[in-house]
Amino acid sequence: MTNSGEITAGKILEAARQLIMRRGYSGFSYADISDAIDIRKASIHHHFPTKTDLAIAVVRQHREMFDTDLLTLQASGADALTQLRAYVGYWERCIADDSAPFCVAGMLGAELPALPDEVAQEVRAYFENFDKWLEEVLASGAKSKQLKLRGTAKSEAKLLVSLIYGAMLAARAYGNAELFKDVANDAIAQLSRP
Amino acid sequence: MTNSGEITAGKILEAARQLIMRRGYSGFSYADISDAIDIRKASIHHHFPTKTDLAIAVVRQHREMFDTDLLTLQASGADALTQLRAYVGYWERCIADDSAPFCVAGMLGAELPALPDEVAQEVRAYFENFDKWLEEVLASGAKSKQLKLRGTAKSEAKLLVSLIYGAMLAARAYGNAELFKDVANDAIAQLSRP
DNA sequence: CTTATCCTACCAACTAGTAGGATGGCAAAG
DNA sequence: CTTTGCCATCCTACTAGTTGGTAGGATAAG
Repeated sequence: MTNSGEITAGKILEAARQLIMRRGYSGFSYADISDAIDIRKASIHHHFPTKTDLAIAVVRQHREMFDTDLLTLQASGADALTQLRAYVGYWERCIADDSAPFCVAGMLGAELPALPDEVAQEVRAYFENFDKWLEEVLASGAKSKQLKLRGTAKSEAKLLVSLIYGAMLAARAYGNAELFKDVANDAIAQLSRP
Repeated sequence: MTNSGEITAGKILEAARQLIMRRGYSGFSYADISDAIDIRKASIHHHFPTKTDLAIAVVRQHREMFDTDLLTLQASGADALTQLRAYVGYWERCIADDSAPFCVAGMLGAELPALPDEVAQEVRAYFENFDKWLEEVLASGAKSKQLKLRGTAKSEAKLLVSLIYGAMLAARAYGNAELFKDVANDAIAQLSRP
């Protein structure tokens, strides 16, 4: 082995993640990754035989990162508001410094009808996972009276998912990173009791 | 002329709009349009020399439709709530019957960093136009005390844009057309006085 | 005659993916 | 310790198909 495959696979995943966030699934090619990191196209196919495999790996990695960060915080017993702020704060920073201007699952979600079935399935799984966490956090916050919900935890979760992903889209469309921060914080402020 | 160019150009625009809504700018090709309507690829280039030209025309047409429908309703003196409901109701129906499952500008907005500059500019113009209308409607509703805003008309407009486009994305990601209806109506209900 | 429309027949560049060979680490056999 | 063979990694070179776009001709309406 001239180099650890783990490292190379990681670099490929990171490059693919950046490309999907910015250009979408049909907007990037193996040649783009080849240009971004120092590797030949055929070597990418060695690690991820097809584009479908690569996209699935990117989404799965993103979900695992979410799980280790936020499901862990949840398990540690942090209160609902802290958890919500941790999640939103993450995206605020990523969008502000342009290190991750869009959730990879959100981008693929928009492209859903154009994706290979297996990728689409993985994207839906990401949203289910996110939705489940959000619902639990909202329900626990409502139970402890830290949060006031207008509807059920289920409906409020759907509303927040829409708002968060919509704010990402709007921030991009208006070329204004502040927009995400303003909208998301507004939504959280409204959930927390006065 | 074997056929009226106006009609052909219209059919091309409609096919392109459908394709962009479902697959995005980089997800469709001239061949897709050629398959959708009965025309050769080269003939599409006669009406829209480049893909950039075609995308610009699609967005511009969509904005013009918006203007004739909603700026006209506004000019006719309809109250704020009626205008908001007309806008949201339009998308509710389009998403429910799958005739327009996503706003073409929203899809392109997500892809913005991957678009040719001229197309990106047109997309931004669409959002500016939409934003301006929404802000005016909200301000007029607040003035007449028909609507209660939590912040300024400006900030509330940004929040609503996020919510609406996010709800489109979420409806697609969850494969649930009802979601858009629920989220959007919730938002409007909250704006209208009790 | 001019012009708009639409066509067949191209093109160079790019797409995802394959074939097969070079390198080199590592482990078992001697 | 050394040799042998294996296998992961990465490469060059290639493929068949698709991409956006062009050249130039046929048809027909004004």
